[in-house]
Amino acid sequence: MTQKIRTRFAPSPTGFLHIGGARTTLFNWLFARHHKGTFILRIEDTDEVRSTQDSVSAILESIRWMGMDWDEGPLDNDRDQGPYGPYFQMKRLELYQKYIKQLLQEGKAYPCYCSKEDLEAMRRLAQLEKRPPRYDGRCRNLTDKQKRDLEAQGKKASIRFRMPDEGVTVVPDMIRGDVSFENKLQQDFVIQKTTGGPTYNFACVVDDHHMEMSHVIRGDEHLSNTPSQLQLYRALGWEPPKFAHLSMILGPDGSKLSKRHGATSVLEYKNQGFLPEALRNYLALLGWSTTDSQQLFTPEELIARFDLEGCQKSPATFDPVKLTWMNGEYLRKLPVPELVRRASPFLEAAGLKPNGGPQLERAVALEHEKYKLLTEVPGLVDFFYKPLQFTPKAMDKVLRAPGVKQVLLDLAEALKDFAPFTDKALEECIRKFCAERGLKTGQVFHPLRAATTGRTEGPTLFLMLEVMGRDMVLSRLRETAARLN
RNA sequence: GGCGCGUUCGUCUAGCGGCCUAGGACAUCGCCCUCUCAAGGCGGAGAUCAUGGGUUCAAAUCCCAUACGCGCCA
Repeated sequence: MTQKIRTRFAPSPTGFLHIGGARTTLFNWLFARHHKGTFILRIEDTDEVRSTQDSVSAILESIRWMGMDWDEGPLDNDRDQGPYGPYFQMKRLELYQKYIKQLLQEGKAYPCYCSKEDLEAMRRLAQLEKRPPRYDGRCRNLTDKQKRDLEAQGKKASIRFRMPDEGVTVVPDMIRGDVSFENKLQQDFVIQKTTGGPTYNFACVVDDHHMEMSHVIRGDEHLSNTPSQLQLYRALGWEPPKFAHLSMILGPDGSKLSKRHGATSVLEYKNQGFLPEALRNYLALLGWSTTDSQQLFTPEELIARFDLEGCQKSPATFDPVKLTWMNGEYLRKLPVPELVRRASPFLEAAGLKPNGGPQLERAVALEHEKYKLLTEVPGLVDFFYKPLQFTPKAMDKVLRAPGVKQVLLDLAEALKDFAPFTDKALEECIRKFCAERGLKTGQVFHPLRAATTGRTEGPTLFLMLEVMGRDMVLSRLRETAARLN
């Protein structure tokens, strides 16, 4: 393949970037990067009613957050330039009109004056007669006079493409192989709406050709549209790109993943504390795999190993549990300062500031192997920064046990002047403390943890004490003992 | 309704005619480690390869039907 690789993601800005769109973007991006090609972003905003600027912004933000970049396409709503003209379809209307005109002149397309009501009636009749409900081609052969009369009546025309009556259209798909469609079962589809705007299928073809796409990688739901598009390429005398239709992403109930399955927007995952690299890694494995079933990939590995070969034909169910596991893997690999940086929006949201307490990095590091989500970070370190609060288990099961109060007071006494106040030394000291009193370590360790953190679960005890520092340890031991009356 | 696509452990998947008494990962269970919770290590359970027919000495792998699921068009 000596051809220059050019792929694209072409979202309609009618909402946020969802998981399915993110996966499509990722595959296009990976494919382009793998083959040292060009990745393009194009905004298909021909649905004037539902398209919004906010959606455009959200989509761009989502793609950027996931760590993907585009070589051509809009930088935001206003900065939209590139070697192929604007990347918003509504700014390319003239181009579409040019080819509509051409197809009209060549008789490959024709105006259709049928109203919504006409089409609705047609559909119902067909259904009654158990025929496939499709356009019957009644405007195919109108004479010029008929057209003039209809227009004189104020009828607005849409433009339809004349599909061949016979033969088959074969879609050569890089994932599924050749897929054939009978032309006579396809209908004369609309390429220009009565409003004058292009339809999806038409604008898509014109742009993919003009932007010199080499590969169109998109969701399976577009496979059925492809024969129509292929006929358009043919009618316009253009060489079509190569197609690859990705299997869909399903919700747990087996239907196409959608809002009712819970979080579907990429930005929601960001807010839930997922790392973009983890989401990317997980999404890559939804419909793609290597022969060795490798699970974790560095960004470089992903680009190096990704190709259409490993793409799956069957749909995949989105599994948040596995995504969460993977996120934990990535979190654990992050150097602590970086972890703190990534967690800082969540720490701030929880109102945690290191005033007085230990350094944030030291505190966060204690629980490094425990985080699965960035949102869990504040909850696991906040005992350092908030007034003591006891869980019922810590209070009732551990602290209220007989003799605990005295143990705490004795500990405070033993640690009052103990130095150095460090992990190893503290462990040695407290083990000796146990031995001297004939106490089992558990009888001391557990109350000590509960009294200083308010919890029965937490970081490794002695390092935690070191990080907490003598002052806070002593004051908490005394405070807790005092509460045990 | 028509057309299209799909079907391997609960989930993501490996597999492209003999290496499969079907491999890996998540989840799950047990054990070890251990100051708790995790992480980690080890091990277990879990798939009549949707069903039924062929083809072949040999099929998860090739062919044909059927079923189910999903998508597109309306």
